[in-house]
This record gives sequence, C-alpha cells and structure tokens, in this order.
Amino acid sequence: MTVHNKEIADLFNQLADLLEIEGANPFRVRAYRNAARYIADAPHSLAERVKAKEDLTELPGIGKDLAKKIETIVTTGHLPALEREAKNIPHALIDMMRLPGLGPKRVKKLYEILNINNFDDLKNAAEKHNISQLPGFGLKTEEKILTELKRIKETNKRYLLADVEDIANELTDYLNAIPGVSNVTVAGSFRRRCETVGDLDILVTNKKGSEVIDAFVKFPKVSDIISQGSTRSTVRLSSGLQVDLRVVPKIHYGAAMHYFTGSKAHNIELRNRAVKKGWKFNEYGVYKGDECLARKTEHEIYHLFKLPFIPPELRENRGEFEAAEKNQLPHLIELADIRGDLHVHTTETDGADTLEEMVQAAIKLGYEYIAITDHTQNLKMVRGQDEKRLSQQIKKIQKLNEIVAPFRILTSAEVDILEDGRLDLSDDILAQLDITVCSIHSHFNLSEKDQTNRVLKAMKNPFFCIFGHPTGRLLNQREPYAIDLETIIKAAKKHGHYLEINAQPSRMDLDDQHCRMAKEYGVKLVISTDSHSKNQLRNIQFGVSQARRGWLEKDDVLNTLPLNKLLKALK
DNA sequence: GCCGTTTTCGGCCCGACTGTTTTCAGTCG
Repeated sequence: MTVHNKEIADLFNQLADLLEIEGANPFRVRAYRNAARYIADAPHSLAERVKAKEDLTELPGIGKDLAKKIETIVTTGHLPALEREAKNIPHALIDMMRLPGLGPKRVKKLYEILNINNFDDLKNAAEKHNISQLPGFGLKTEEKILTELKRIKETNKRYLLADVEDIANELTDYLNAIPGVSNVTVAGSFRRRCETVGDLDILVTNKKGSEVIDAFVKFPKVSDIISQGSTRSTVRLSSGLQVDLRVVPKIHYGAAMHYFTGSKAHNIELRNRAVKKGWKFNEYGVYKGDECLARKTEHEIYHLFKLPFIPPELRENRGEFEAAEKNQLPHLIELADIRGDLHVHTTETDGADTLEEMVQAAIKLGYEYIAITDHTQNLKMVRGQDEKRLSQQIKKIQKLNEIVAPFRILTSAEVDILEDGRLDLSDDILAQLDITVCSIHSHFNLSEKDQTNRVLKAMKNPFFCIFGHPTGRLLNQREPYAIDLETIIKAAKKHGHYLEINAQPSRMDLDDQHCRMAKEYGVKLVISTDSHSKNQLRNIQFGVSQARRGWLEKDDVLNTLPLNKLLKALK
C-alpha cells in the first residue's frame, strides 16, 4: 500500500473541518490546514520519507504531533483522531460547508437545532421555512441556500487558465473604457499563471469607487450580483465564472496588487515578517503605527523587506523568500526565449492542418525549427503511421527543408510506449529520425510499479529522447496515471533524456513542482504545444508559464537553443 | 498544533460585505 501525499492532506483537511465545526481552537485548525496544504503540494512522497525514517518535523508546519500522525497514516492508512471526531459529528457536515454562505458555525447550528446533516434535509428545511426561524438566520439566507444547492449540482470546477484568458481580456477592455478608470490588473491565480483558476480578481484605480462598481455589475455577461459595496463587488458571469472587483486609490496600488495576487501562503509569510518588525501589512500598505512605510509599488514593498522583486509565478511560499534573501531567485525563462516547437501533429494523423501549413505557421511565429511528431502505428484510432508511411513523410520533409531553409523541419514521431515498455517502431526507422517524443497512450491503469518500469524500460532504448506528457493527466477530466516521477527523472538524468512540459491547456503536464524537481536533478525540459492545428502553436505561452512556476531558466529548457546548438545537443 | 534575533509561553494575517442585528457575528478571500 502506498499512501499518497494528497490522501494525507485530505485526511488532515477533513479533521480540520470537523474541529472547526466543533469549535476547536482556530489556530489548531489552521495548523492542520497549513500542513495539509504543504503536504498536498510537496513533490516528494511523505510515505517514502517515513519509510526512510527521515525526520518529518524538519518540514514547515509539521511538528512532533503531526509527524506522528503522518507516520500513523502511512503505516495504517487511518487517522484515528479523525475517526474519533467523526463519532461526535456526522462526516456529512463537511460537505455542507462547501455551500457558499455556510461555514462551520452555521452548519453546527443547523445540525444541533434542526438535525440537518445532508443536502436533502437542508433543502426540505429551507423549503418549509424552518431555517429562517433560527436565530442568526433569515429569509435571505434561506433563499441563498436553495440557489446554491441548485448550483452545486451543476458545477464545482476550476477553470483552465487558457479558458479564462479571453474573458479576462474582455473585462479588462470593458473596465478600461469606463471614464476615470486606470490601472486595470487581473491579479490572483491568473497573475500567478496557475494552470487553473477558481475565479478572477480584478483591481482598478478610480477616484470614485461606486461609479466603477455600478458599471462593473452592468457588464453584459453578468448573470448574478453576489455582493456590491463601495470598494468591492463580486459577480457571477453566465459561464459560471466568479469575478471579484476591487477599487483601490492609486497611492495604495502596490500594496493592493501584492495582496490580491497572493498566494495566501506567500502573503501570510510576508505579513509575519512585518509583524516581527512591529509593522502592520494590509492591502493598503505597510505601516509602523500611523506612518506608512511602503504602498505605491510592489517593488517598493519588497525593497522595504530587503528583498528583490519576486515574480508572481514564484509566490507560493515554496522557498522564494529564502532564495530572494540570498539573491538567488532564478532568472525565469520568457516566451521570447523559445526557438521552436518539438511536438506537433499534422493531417497525416489527427492534426487539422497539413505539414506545409504547420511549417508556415511556425515560421510566422519567428521560430527556427519545428519537429513533426505524428502518431505511430499502435494508435489505430488516429491512423498512426507505420514505418512505410513514416519514411514517406521523412522524404517529404527532406524536400520541403530545401525550400524553407534556413528554417528547419526536424523529422520525428510521437512514438507509443507499449505496455511492456517497447517502442512501437523498429530501431531501423527510429534511427532515421532527428528526434523522438515517446508517450503513453494506453494501459493507464497499471500499478505504479508496473507503469514506472514500463517507462524505465522504454528509456533504455537509445532512440528514446523526450518523455511526452509524463503523467497523462487531463485537468478536470482525468487523473494522472500512477507513476514514480522521481525515479523517472533520475533515469532521464542517467540516460540523457528530456521531459516534456506539454502546453496543451488541459494537460500542462509536467506540473510546476515536478518541473522544479527535474531541474534540481539536472534534467532539462522541453516546452511543446502538442498542437493539433496551427492556431494551437500559440499555446506555447502556457507552457512557458508552467516552466516559470517551476523556477526554470532559459538554460533549463532544450528548445531555447538555436538550431545549430540544438542539433549538437541531440547527437 | 506550530514556532522562536522580543518569546519554550503566548502568540498565531486582516479587512470588506452581508444579513440580521440594533452594535455585530459569520463568512470570505
């Protein structure tokens, strides 16, 4: 039995929920939540650390007690403290807290007075107007419960970064057009370029807040106004996406930007640093008593703490403060560093555009090269190429190369890794390719051990080059297959292979933490779009965002090399 | 429950909005 970090984090979060309903010390609750957040994000397996008898109390937010609980979870799969709590409080109350407007206090009251512990009872009680009779509840709350119950059935997901990009731009334009408005910024997880965002946080400056808010709630795509004050408002768009607007005086803009960009963990760390100096740090600025020490720009604020500017993508409290103190923040890769795309499809298999169209689109983007990586024979669904068709494609590419030079089309394929770890083309044909992307497209449900061994075996093939979309996950659709990435990364180092950051918005595979792990082991990454049409080539920006969140610099990414150096590296 | 260059005890981020109050608790980000 392998207990995954996410499972440990989940148990701690559940315990925190129950303790909160019970009315336990809120700081104790926070301790469980902090630990859960750290554990869920940690790239290293805690189960492995327990087995290796490492001292878990060295991890942030993990003390003697939590270390013990983690050991118990890893060895038994259970958290007895949680099971004890669950005897006093129905577990189902945790679900009820997911409803916006219902927190621990209200859930507890509903349970104790009306014996409500599930959504059905809640709905019945609201419809019979039993809830509005309770002290602290009213008709509006009752109404809201009914609306939210309906909504929670419909959607409960986060949005892909790429999916909110257009609406973010549209809202920015709309707000900019309001007279007097300036400095429109979409902050939050959008600015940190997280792979998914839960909502949009927009910041504007304007002398009169209420005028902007009035205009904001009239944005044509607004379906519900959730709150509307004089400096902030929350609405829901018809797509379901929630948008928060904050109106801030220009003089406070830096502090507000910092505050609303987050992450929460990053903000709390900086605020703790302020507290230690006897200062107060809120969305208006850093204050010593009544005196304001910094507020205008984020640079000014970081400078006050004797830190260099920390790019939004790094603000997760995952070591960026320590690196900043030592002046060792990475010089993050930028979109302009990318010289070519090493994973694209054409009409020869499941792409929508021809070889020539893909090449022209790449040239238009200013690239120096592109690798054509159509699928191979094992993938019947998309008419994967057998060796005969692939050699015809190679000849076609060689001819086309004479025309498009100095641009270079690299001959390649997205080679299937078979269940037993063999590649599905012979070495003879693989030897003729400039580069390969090797990926898993079948047998996702192998055990972690078997899946890892499958890839390890494939990696021993001398023509293996890039491991494509290494976890196979599809955001909001499919979990990653079980695979030990740390072992894979070590093997990649040993054999001189690369790992892909697949920039398809629904893949974003590898994730940020494993990008960073690869970098720490000295393994280079490749940022590719896996484009199935020429328009998708522009998705490269999302891959670059992911790389930045993974602390990657230009030199950590293969396809920042100019053509001649790339060809040398591939030898 | 965690943590420490004010501390091993006594702190722990903080303000806006809503609804139900009649001065504030609860929730949220």
